[in-house]
Amino acid sequence: MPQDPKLTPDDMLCFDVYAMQQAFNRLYKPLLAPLGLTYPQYLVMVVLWSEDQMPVGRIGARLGLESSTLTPLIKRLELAGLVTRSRDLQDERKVAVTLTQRGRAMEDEAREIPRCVEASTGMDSAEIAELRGRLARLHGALTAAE
Amino acid sequence: MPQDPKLTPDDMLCFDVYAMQQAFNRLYKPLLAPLGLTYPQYLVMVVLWSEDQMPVGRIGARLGLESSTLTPLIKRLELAGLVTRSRDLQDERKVAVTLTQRGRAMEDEAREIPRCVEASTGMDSAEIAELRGRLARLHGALTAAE
DNA sequence: TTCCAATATATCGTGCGCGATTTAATGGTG
DNA sequence: CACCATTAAATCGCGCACGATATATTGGAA
Repeated sequence: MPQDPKLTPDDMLCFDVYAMQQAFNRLYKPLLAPLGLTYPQYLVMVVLWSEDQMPVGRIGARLGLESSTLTPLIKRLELAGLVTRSRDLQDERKVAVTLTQRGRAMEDEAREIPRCVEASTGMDSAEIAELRGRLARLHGALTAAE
Repeated sequence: MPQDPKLTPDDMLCFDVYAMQQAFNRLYKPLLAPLGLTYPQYLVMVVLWSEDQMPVGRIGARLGLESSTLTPLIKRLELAGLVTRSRDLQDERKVAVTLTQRGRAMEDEAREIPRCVEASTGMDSAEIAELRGRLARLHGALTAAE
């Protein structure tokens, strides 16, 4: 007797993650709209708020993104007046990304977002920590599997 | 005493999900490459393998995707010879997507993928079920929050 | 010093993914 | 029957995301 009682996306862990990503995007969209940011742009801003002045490659390492993704994204942030890009004087290959005054000021405007997102999860801190632990373990296993 | 010990992406549940989605994509890529499918294309095929002959809108409902995403994707599947598209005779607005012989045959070629993915998670069925339960609860809360 | 492999970004092409709009068919209602 | 709101796909524009490639700088090794 084989298995295969007709697999559907709803039976797949990867689809849970896929759908969850969609859900988070929908949740963040109205929260970020007043700032004029997309979710990936917000992630870059979070990185820069935690540590200003960072080369493109280091941002990419934190977010798991390639320069082919980040370069145009950061150029859009530059066009929006949130960051400036400048060649590193020590190593001219690197491009340092720096917050503008407006970029720094936006941290304040975004201060309520994490609380708002956490409230939408309907989970308390302990539950969230528990879930994050499991996700971290899974992420480790998946990346170890290449 | 305020908080804000400098938030980073690594402190955010949404980033765990974001990174996990990246990880699953990397995991699936080599598994799907022999079939010539992308991950979203694979999801559509899984839906059709579970129930052949389905209008575009119903596929979208299962996967949470708009026609603006599905129409071009399904056209690529058609170009690859895996599905055919035909107007519903009862309701000419609907486009029925049907597996070709080659599309049906691909189900066999893909049979080992779920097992392979499950093995890469490094979790047993109970752990996976536990995690999926938490994700389902979170997904419910997030979508309820609009 | 000259050459060269390694490194850091940038560029290009393809494929998602969505919001807004368009087109066409449907099923009532007046 | 004529009108019209609703529904189903398709189209368009924009922004991510990645692999492959190009360009330029760097730091050695011959």
